[in-house]
Amino acid sequence: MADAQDPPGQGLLFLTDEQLRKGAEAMFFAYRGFTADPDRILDKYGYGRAHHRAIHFIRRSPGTTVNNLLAILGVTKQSLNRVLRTLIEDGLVESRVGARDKRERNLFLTEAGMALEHEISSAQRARLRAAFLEAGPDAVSGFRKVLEAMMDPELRRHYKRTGGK
Amino acid sequence: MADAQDPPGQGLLFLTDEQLRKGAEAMFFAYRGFTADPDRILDKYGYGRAHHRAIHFIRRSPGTTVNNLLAILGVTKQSLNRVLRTLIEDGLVESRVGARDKRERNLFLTEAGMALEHEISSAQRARLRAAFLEAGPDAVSGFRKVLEAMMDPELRRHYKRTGGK
DNA sequence: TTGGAAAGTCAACAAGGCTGACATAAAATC
DNA sequence: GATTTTATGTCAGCCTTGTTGACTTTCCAA
Repeated sequence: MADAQDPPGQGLLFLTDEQLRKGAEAMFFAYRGFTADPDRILDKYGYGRAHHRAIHFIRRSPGTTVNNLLAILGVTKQSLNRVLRTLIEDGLVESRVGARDKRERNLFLTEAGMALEHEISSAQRARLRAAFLEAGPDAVSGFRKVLEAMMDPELRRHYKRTGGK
Repeated sequence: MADAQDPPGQGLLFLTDEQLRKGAEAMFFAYRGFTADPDRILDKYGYGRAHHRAIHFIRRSPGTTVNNLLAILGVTKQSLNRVLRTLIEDGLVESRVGARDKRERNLFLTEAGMALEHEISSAQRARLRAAFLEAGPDAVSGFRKVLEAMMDPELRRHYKRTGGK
């Protein structure tokens, strides 16, 4: 098959199947590390990754609508609603009827919501910061380039929408 | 708080909270892209990501034991067993009683298992290859450096165990 | 021979996906 | 003004994949 030994390293990109498999494994193991700290914190409060995702994107875009979140998260409204309902009941998220369009709900983090978001994202950022420092500036720029190239075009839009660069 | 505007870009690593958040989002969106193709294929056959993970690591280390897989995957033996059982019943995985230690089971992919593994990993490698080509060789090396630095030390061992570099 | 490790099984449960059906309010369109 | 579309919420039920706990069988090793 196409699997063979690695060719001698060069400037050009010789991408053997083994190198690509290794890249896939890197994504798998790194994602585990990436979510480990948030998962531990969320568990303390009886929440899961789904809550984290909602909280993250509400913080990123305060006043965002439910439909907006659905597009970004790629889940059904029933799934998202279950998560949002508990966050609202627990007083972490506030849902305000839209000013212009009263069918819409604008979502915001409350003080308590901001606090949890901060606790989680601090831990996640600490891990990322350590990894970035260990790998160095050039590596970080490459990291971002590859990840961006790996996204579905539609999600890439959502990624580039904020903060840029 | 520590969140402010981005400082002017330089060679040194000024890691603002916003830059780190952006990095986290990149991981989130990229992982979605990374799993999208395999998920579609698995769905055709009525399998999920859990099956993919098992198949991947059995292919990587033919003859691996259940305990070994448990350590790599980080799930309970009950969870893994459910997945392995269906793969064995469906004839994708073969479980042979250990030669030295007959309590152990050595796991192998059958012909059919190899075929499914190939179909899935081909799609995943194609996505990775395209991303690597788009980002360029230096970016790929940075990508790997950062991901490796992001892993839990224990998982990092499993990552570095094979293929090296 | 007995303790403990490896593996498997059963049962029960939870999170968080999904589909489908239906309700309501408001906006948009005809 | 009547009708249709859109945004949201909700109920019910199903699936996958994770969990814990209890228990059994096998079998290596002290």
